[in-house]
Amino acid sequence: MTRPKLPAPPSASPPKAPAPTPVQLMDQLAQAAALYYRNFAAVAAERDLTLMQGKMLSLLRRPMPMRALADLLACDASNVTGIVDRLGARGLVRREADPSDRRVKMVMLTEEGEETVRQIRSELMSNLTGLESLGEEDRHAFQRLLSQVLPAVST
Amino acid sequence: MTRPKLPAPPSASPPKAPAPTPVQLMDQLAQAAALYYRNFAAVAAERDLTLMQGKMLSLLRRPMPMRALADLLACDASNVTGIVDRLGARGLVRREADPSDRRVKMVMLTEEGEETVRQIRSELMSNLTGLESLGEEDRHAFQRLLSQVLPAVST
DNA sequence: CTCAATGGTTGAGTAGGTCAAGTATTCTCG
DNA sequence: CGAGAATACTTGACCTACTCAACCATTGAG
Repeated sequence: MTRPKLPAPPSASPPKAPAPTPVQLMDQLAQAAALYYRNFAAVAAERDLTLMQGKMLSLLRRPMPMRALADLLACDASNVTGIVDRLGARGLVRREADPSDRRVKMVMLTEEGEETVRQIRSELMSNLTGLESLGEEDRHAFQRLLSQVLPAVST
Repeated sequence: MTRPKLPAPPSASPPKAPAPTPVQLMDQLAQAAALYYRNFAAVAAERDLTLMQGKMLSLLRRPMPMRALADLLACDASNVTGIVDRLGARGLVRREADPSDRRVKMVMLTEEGEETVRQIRSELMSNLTGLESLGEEDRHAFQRLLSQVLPAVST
């Protein structure tokens, strides 16, 4: 932790270790993303759900056409058919015809599905203790940095 | 952007929008992770590689036993066999016996594999323009926040 | 030297993924 | 209106990824 004798950086009030390069940050981002999904998959697995099944449940905050799910999951529509089938067979979601366009099938959570999503989200949150420990300043900064580096898509 | 009449937050020099809640941050994190992998998968797909194949190539900075790959990818060893088989069939990696322990097979990139990894990494980087745009301060902050929220595993 | 532990592969079974083809419905426009 | 394009979804074929149990080869411990 001793102060290195580097040429003073342009900004920075308290001199710190050299700033990570963008490439290093990319690698850290890769690790963070991997870690996030590993955690998510583990939480889903406790309920005998795969990663994709968990993801889909989490997306279903409101009823949604199959097509919309395919777009959100960035996969083929035929893929969604299978996943919804399996979730449906377990009573976590159901399909309902859209009266205004009979081509469309709306997918929605059942009661049990809602409950499962609640459980998953709360367990996810409880595994991300690092998030709780951030102060207001840090939460602001994190939000800003994330949306600057990985501009979120509208949900 | 007008100043809201909230009770002044404890810290903060310039008053801003209300800080995101930990739960909101979790959702944003989910989106960021999804976006990162969507990008990664797209870059890999351009070279006819799956996400996992791309990941594995990227991990092979140095020769590594199958076992180590399984640990890094957090999957079953038998899984690695298949992936390495397919990458091997395309000439991107090869297996070599470890002389010091003949049970072990070291997996390593071929020349073509090295080149592919270089290409993937550089294209990934060029898609993450947001990273390049961060100043020293922000890079520091991002690194700190990421490792606080998602403590990285040693590579 | 025997036996347990370790590294890797194989085979069976499921899920996720794409693509092409097919059905049903809606939209467009002459 | 009515024919044809476009859209939503499903199905079937085919591959990758993933897990589990069983298996072989080698190593390590007693």
